[in-house]
Amino acid sequence: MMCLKKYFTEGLIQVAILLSLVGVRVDVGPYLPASHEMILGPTSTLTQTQFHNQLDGQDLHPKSVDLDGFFTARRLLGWVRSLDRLRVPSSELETWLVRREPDALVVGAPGQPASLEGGAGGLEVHAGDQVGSVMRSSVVAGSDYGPIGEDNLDTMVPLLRRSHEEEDKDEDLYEEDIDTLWQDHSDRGRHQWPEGGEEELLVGDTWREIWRDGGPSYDRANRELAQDLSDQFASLEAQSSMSFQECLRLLEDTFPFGEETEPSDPVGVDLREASEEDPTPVRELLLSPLSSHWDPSLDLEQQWHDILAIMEPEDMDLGRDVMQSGSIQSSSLMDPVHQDVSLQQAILPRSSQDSYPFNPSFEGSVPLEAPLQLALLSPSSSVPDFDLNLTFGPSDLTDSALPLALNGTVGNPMPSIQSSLFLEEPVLPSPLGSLLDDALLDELSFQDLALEEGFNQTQASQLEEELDSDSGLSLTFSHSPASPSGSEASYSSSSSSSSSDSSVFSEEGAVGYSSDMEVIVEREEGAVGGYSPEVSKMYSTSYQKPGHFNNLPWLEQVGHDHTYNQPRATSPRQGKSLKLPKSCYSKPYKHDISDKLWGRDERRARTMKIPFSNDLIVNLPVEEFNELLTKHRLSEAQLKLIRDIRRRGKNKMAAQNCRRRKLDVLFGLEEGVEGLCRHKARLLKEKAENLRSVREMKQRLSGLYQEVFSRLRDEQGRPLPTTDYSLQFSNDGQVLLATRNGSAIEQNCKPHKKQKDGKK
DNA sequence: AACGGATGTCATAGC
DNA sequence: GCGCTATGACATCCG
Repeated sequence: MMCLKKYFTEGLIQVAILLSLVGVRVDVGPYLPASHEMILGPTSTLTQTQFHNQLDGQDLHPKSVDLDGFFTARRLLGWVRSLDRLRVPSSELETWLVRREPDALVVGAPGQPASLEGGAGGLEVHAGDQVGSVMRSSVVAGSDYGPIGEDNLDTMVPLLRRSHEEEDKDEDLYEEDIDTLWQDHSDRGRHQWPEGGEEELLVGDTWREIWRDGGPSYDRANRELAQDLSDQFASLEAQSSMSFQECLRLLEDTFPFGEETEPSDPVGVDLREASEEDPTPVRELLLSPLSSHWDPSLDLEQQWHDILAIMEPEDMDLGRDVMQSGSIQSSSLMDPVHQDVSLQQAILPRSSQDSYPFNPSFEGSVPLEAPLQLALLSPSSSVPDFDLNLTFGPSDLTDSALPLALNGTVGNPMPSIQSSLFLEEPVLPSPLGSLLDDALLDELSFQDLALEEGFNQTQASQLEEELDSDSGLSLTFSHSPASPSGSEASYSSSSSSSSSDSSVFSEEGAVGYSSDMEVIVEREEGAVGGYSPEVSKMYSTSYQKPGHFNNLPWLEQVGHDHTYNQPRATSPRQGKSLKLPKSCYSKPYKHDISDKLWGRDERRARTMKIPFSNDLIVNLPVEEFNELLTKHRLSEAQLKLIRDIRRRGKNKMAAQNCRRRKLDVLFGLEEGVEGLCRHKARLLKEKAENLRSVREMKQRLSGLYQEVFSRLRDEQGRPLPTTDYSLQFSNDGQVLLATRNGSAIEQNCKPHKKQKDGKK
C-alpha cells in the first residue's frame, strides 16, 4: 500500500513537472511565500510551538475549515519543492530555525532591513556558513497569512516592493544601529559561549565587518534581486493559462493517492540521476517552471552571493531572535559533525522572551564564497524520519520561491536553498498526524538536543522549558543529570568552587529554571540588589577555573547525593543572578528538605538584607569572602548571619561527605565480606577435594596391601594367615612383615615392589 | 503513632 | 589562633 502510494506520489510529481514544462499555467504564486520573506528574511519567524499555538488557537485550529486547504497547500508545496529538487545533483542540508515570536511583527532593532510591516510571518533564510550548510529560519505564516494563504496569494510582489521601500526609509538608521546591535549581540554571544574565546571574537569581528561594510551594498543587491524575482513571477503568471492549483487538483483527481503516502524521495533520486546522465537537456527539462524565466544574463553565482549577502544583515537584524533560536544552530553548523543536531535544534521553538545571547560569530562571519557543503542527513539520523513540514506548516510556503528562482540556472554550482526533506511534505497523513508528529518532533528533538554534546545546557533547559511550558515536564527534564551536575559539583566543595561552567547558567538560563516566587524575591531583595561588581570579579576569578570538577572525581559518584552539592552554583559572569532558585536543585528529588533548609537561611538572609547570595557566602574562598565582607557595610548581626550561613553551608557539605564516606566504607566492608565469603567457599571446596583425594589414596593403598599380602608365602609355600602376620610400613619407606605378636620376621629395605619380588 | 531513612545542624577534634 | 574538614550526636521531616 505504501509503495502504491509512493508510486502515485511520484507519478503525480512527475506529471506536475511535465505540465509545468509544457506551458500549462502553473500559478505558483499563491504557494510561494511573500517575496519579502524570501528575499529579506522573516521579520517574525514563528516557532514550531507557535505554529502549534496557531493550530490550536485562533489562527489555525486543527478543526478549522481551512485545514483542507492548509494541508493541500503543504502537499502542493512539496511538489513544488520536488520540482526544484530535481536538478539538485546532490543532497544538501537545510536547517530550519524556528522560534517563537510574541507577535508576527518586526523584531530587532529599528532600521534593520528585514523589518517589515504587515504582521505576517516571515521567512528568514540564513544562508551560508563555512561548511556551506544553509541554515534557514523557518516561518509559520502569521495570522495574516492564514493556513494556506490562498487569500493572500497575490501579496507577494507588493510585499516585496514595499519591503524595499521600508529599507530605504530605514537605511539611515541602518548603520547607526549596527554598533548597538553588534555590541548587544556580541556581548550576549560571548556570554553564551564563553568557551568560544578569542576565536569566536575573531569570527565575530569578521562578521561585523561584513555587516558594517557590506550592509548597504547588500541592500542594493537585495532590491535588485527582489525586483528581478518579482518580475519573473509576474511573467510566469502572465504566461500561464492554468492556475497551479487547478493543475494540481486535476492531478489529484487523476491520481488519487493516500494521505499517508511515503516521501517521494525516489523521485528525486531518479530524476537527479537522470539529470546527471544527461546534464544539459534533461536538466533543462527538469528545471522548475521558474527556470525558464530566469534571466540568463544574470550572473547567478553573483546573485547567489547577493542573496546570501542579503540574508546576512537579516541575521543581524534579527539578531536577538536569531540568537534565541539560531545560536545553537550556528555553532552546530560550524561543525559538519553536528549537522544532524543542528537540524534537530532548528525545529525547536523559542520564546521571544528568552534572549539567548546572540553570537554573531557564527552567523555573520560566513564567507559567502565558501563552498556550500552538500550534506544530507545521515540515514542513521533520527531526523530524516521526521516530517519537518508537519511542523512548519504554512511556513513551508515561504521557502519555495527563492529556491526556485535560484535554481533556475543549469549547472549552477551553488546548491539551492531547498531541502530534500521537503519531499516528505506530500505525505501529510492528516491533521491529527501532523499534530502528533509535531509533538513527537518536539520531544525527540529536545532529547537529542539535550544529548548533544556541547549543547548549551542553559539553552536546552530554556528551550525545553518553553517547549513544555504547558506540559509540566520542563523542570524534570532540565534537571537531567547533565544539567545540575555542574551546579551540584560546583557546590560540593569550596575547592571545587562554583560555576565551573558559567555557560551553564546564563542569566536568563538561571532565571529560566525558576518557577516559584523565590526568584522574584531574590531578585528584589538579595541577589540582585546586593550584588556588586566586586563580587562578580571575585567570583569570576575564583570560580571560573576550568576543570574544577575534574579534581573531584567523587562528584561523579554522588549522582544520588542530591543535597551534598546542591548549594547553588552561580555563574560568576552573571551580574544579576548569582544564585539559582532552590527549585533548580531540588526539583527532581523526592525530599526537598535541603530546599527548605536552604530556604530558611535564605529567608534569614533576605530578612537581614544580606546583599549577596548564600552561594557566594558559602563558596567563596576565605580571602575573597573576607574581602567581600569588608566591601560591604554590614552590621554585626548581618556578619554573624553570614558567617553562620557559611559555617552551616560548609558543614552541611562536610556532613554529606562524611556520610558518603561512611557509605563508601560500608560498601567497602560489604565487598570485603563478600570477598572473604568467596575465599572461604574456595577453601572449603579445596578441603573437600583434598579429603576426596585422601580417601582415594587410602582405598588404593588398601587394595595394594591386600594384593601384596595375598602373594606372601611361608616356608612350605602356603599363604600367610592374616591372623598371624601383617605388613607394616616404616617411616623410611621400608615394608616389614611382622607377626601379630609384634616381632618382625622379615625386613626388606628395598622398595615395595622388589620386596614382593624377593618374596616370590 | 511508631519507626526508619534522609538530611541539616551543632559541638568537637584534628590538621 | 584561624579556617577548614571530619565526625558523632541530635533534631527534624517525611514516607
